[in-house]
Amino acid sequence: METSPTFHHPQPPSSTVGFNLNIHNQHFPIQHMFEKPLTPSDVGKLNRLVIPKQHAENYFPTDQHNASLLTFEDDSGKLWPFRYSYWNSSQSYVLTKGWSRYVKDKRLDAGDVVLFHRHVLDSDRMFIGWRRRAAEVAAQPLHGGAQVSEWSTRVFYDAQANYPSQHLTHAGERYEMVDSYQRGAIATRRLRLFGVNLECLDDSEPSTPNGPSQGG
Amino acid sequence: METSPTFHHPQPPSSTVGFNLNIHNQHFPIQHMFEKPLTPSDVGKLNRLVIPKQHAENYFPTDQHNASLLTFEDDSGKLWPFRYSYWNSSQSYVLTKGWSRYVKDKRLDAGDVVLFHRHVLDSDRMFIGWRRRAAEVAAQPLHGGAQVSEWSTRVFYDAQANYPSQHLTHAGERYEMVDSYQRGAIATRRLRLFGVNLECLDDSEPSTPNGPSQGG
DNA sequence: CCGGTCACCTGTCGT
DNA sequence: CACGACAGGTGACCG
Repeated sequence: METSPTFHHPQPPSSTVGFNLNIHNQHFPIQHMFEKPLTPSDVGKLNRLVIPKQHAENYFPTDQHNASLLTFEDDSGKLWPFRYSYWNSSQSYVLTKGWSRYVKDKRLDAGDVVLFHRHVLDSDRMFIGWRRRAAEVAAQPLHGGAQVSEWSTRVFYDAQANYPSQHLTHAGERYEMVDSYQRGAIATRRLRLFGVNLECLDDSEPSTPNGPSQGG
Repeated sequence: METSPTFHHPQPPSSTVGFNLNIHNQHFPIQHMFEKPLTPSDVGKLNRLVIPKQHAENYFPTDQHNASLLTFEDDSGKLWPFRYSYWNSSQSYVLTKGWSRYVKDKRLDAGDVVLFHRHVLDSDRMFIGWRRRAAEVAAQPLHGGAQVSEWSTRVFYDAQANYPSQHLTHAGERYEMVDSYQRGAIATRRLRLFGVNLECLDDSEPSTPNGPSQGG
C-alpha cells in the first residue's frame, strides 16, 4: 500500500488553476500545469518520460543549447532534479536522468498519472506529484478476451487515457480538478488568488490527446 | 576456420611473464600484461572494449587530459591504433575508435579472449592477440535445457569466465601460459631474459575475477 | 541519410 | 548494506 501520494488537497478545490498545496504545514498557491498518464515506456527501462510537446513548450523553459536541469519538489519537500532535453530523433521533449529514480521511489506503474504544478507567484518553482490510475473496472472484453496478464496494464492505461472530461472523485483515488475541457484550444482566464490578479493558461486537458494507442 | 591467431608460441613457454613472440621470423621478448574474455557488448554494436580498471591503471598510460591513442601490433605485424579513454559517467576505461575494426577483422565473438602484451625491453611497444573461447562442452543442462541459440553465447561466455586456475592446452585451442594463480595478490618475480635481469608483475589472472555471472 | 564515434547513463552484481 | 565496477544501453554529432 502507498501512503500519502500526490499534491491534492483533501477536498476538491474550487478553481482549475490555483489550489493549496500543503508542504510541511506550509500552504502554497499552486498552479496546475499539466498531467500525463504514464505509458509503459515511461515507467519501463527507457528511463525517460516523454513530455507532450504542447505542455513542454507551454510550461517548461526553452533550453537554448539543449539539455537543461529541471528541479521539482514533491509533496514531502524532497527535490527531484531531472535532466530535460529535446530529442531531435523523435522530435520530443523528455525527462531523462533522475526520472527512473522517481518512478522507483513512488512505485509508479503504467496508467498512473504524473502531475506538474508550479508556484503561482514564482513560476520557476515547480512541483511534481502523481496519482494512482483508476481502479480496474470489470473491463470490456476485447476480441474474446483470451489475453491476461500482458494486457492488463494496457487496458488500465487505455481506460485512463480517454477518461471523461469531468470527474472528481473516482474509486476514492481521484480528486483531480479538471473542468472546462477545450481540446486543441488554449484559453486564458483571469482569477484573483491570494489577493493577486493573475492571468493563467488553462489547457489542462489530458496530456495525450490522441491517446497512447501505439500498438497495432 | 581461422588461421594463425594469437601471439602464442607453439609450445607452452616456461615462464608466465616472458615468452617469445615470433613476428616475421623475428623473436621478441614479450611480457603478458593481461587478458579479457570478451563480453557480448565488447563484440557488439557498442563498438567499445571495456578495460578492467585494475589492468588499465596497471598497464596503460595514464592519459592526463583523457582520450589518448594506443597502438598495438598484432602477430602479423599490423598496427592497430585504438582510441583509449576514461568514461567519467561509468568510471571505466575503454578502447573505442578502431576496436570494432579489430573485432571484425579477427572475427571475434563473445567468450573469445583478447590478450595484451608488451615488449619487455620497451614497454611502450604493445601487442594485441586473441584466442578462441573454449570449445563448447556438452554443457550442463540447466533447468531442463529447452533453450538453444539464445543461450549458446552466454554458456560459452560463462564457461570461459571461471576456467580452472591451471590450464595449458585445451581442445587444441589454448596454449596460454598461466601458472601461479594468486587471486587477489600481486606477486613480483625476477627473471633473466635475453641476458637482462627483470622484475615483473605477475598478476595475470583472468580479467573478470568475479566472472560475468550476472544471469540468475 | 546512415554508420561510427563519443560522452553520457543505469541496473545489477559482488564485495 | 553501501559502494565500486561494469555490462549493456542512450542520443547527439559528424563525416
